[in-house]
Amino acid sequence: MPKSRASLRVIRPTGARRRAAETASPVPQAAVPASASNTQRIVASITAAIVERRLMPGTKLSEQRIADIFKVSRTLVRQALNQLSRDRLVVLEPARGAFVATPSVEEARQVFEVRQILESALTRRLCPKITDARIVELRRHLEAERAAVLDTDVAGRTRLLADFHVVLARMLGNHVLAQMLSDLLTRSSLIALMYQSSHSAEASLSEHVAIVDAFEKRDVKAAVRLTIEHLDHVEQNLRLDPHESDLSQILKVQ
Amino acid sequence: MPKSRASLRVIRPTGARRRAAETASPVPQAAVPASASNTQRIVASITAAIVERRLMPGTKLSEQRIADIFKVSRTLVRQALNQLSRDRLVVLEPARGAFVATPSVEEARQVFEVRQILESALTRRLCPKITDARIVELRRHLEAERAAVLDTDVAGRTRLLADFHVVLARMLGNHVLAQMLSDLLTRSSLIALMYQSSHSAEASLSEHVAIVDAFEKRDVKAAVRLTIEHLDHVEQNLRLDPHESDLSQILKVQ
DNA sequence: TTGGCGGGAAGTGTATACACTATTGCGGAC
DNA sequence: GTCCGCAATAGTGTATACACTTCCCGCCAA
Repeated sequence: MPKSRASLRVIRPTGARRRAAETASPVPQAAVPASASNTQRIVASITAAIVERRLMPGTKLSEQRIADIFKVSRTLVRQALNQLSRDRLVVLEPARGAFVATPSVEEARQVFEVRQILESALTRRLCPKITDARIVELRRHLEAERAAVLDTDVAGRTRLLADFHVVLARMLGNHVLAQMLSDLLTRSSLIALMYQSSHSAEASLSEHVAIVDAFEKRDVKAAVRLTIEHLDHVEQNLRLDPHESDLSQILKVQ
Repeated sequence: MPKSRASLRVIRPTGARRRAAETASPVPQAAVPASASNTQRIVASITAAIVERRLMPGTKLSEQRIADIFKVSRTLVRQALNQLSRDRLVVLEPARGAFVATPSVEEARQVFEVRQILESALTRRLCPKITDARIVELRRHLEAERAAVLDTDVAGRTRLLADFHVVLARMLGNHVLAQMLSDLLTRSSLIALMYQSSHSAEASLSEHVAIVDAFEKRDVKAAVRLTIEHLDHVEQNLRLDPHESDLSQILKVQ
């Protein structure tokens, strides 16, 4: 039986196993530790592609196609997709395949609610005990953000603006919290990608600066307030109110 | 060399594919939705086994043995173990295998810190807007807890005491928060299993009752205070201070 | 023209085969 | 007696084979 799939299949000599890091990753991207396992590299690549808007929500992720791209078997791709589905970046529909997630407005709100809970608590706990060295580190991060904003380096900018929050989480020394927040920020990126109306990177940057200023003065109250306001602003820049689902608008237009 | 594994291996006819729900699950346990996928059933079984102390921390989870037990291939077992490792119930050591996690004291503290952050915020938000019907539902849950405590049904008791917190999270209507808290509670069970010195189920139950009482009076301040205290008590019942690692003590004894 | 009904292609779900790694036990050298 | 290497083996890592489901397209009948 002639399968068109045959054209996709690349026959490799059986002995041609290759170890991680032997070949360059198929897309240029930031921060993929070369030591990671094969599966992790795929997860990182797809995650980056989603966050950097190269993969749009709803896109079907065919196992065989991804396997061909990364030159691995479907086994590893499935592992990666499973992980991504636990991160809520991908939804798996049984016997139908994997799709880039399309978080609902409700889910978006919930993610931001949890972020506010976690990040305000984080600020409240971190501010009193932050060291000067850490302040310097934060200032350096802000410089990198500024450079990316000026360069209009969209992908890097998005990542750095999100990383600011993760850096704070790591400074508290609570890995569990840092990991959770990191997951939420990735989801936030996907949400922003779907609902963002008018994101001003400059505004986020200046709010980050204000938060660090408050940290430097060890002004807990101000730091917490600024954190909460910052997240409110980010959420308000999303079009979460008008349409419950894009569908109504889309149908109206057509 | 004759290996014990030979006796474990069950040779099956190649065509003997079987679908989910054909065979009863190998151990009796609560709340495994029969509709779940094969992989999910394995995850649920192992999770239950860990939480209910049938699998001790550090136990090696051999893929083939589990596959034989569930009468599936290693493929599905690997998927399950991968999921469990993301839940931090299992650690995967490359080329060595999967082991029931042995959370460190540090990790235990961090889990409880995050729980306090999430649960105090949860109480603060839920208390003002809880309905009478919900209070009734909570009372019913407390009754179930009481029954389990009186019955000395250890497995059910553990599960119900943890479920109380999940029920609260679900009442807030924030699925993201509920899911996170649910994960943390599973981890807490494993932590309790490792470090618990003198758990008094009665004490936890009466604290739950006190929290619901505060909810009924819509006394936000008291509810939050009681929530924080409750978590403090649970954490204090763990032996998190004296020994960094059990190893030193174990070796001293011998 | 439309709606239902095959049939086949495309793609997922699971099992199995094979490659490779880590471990363990034994034998020999020091 | 202890330590080192080495070979056997149990067990993980990845690829592939095959079963099964879904989807799409064309055909036929109303």
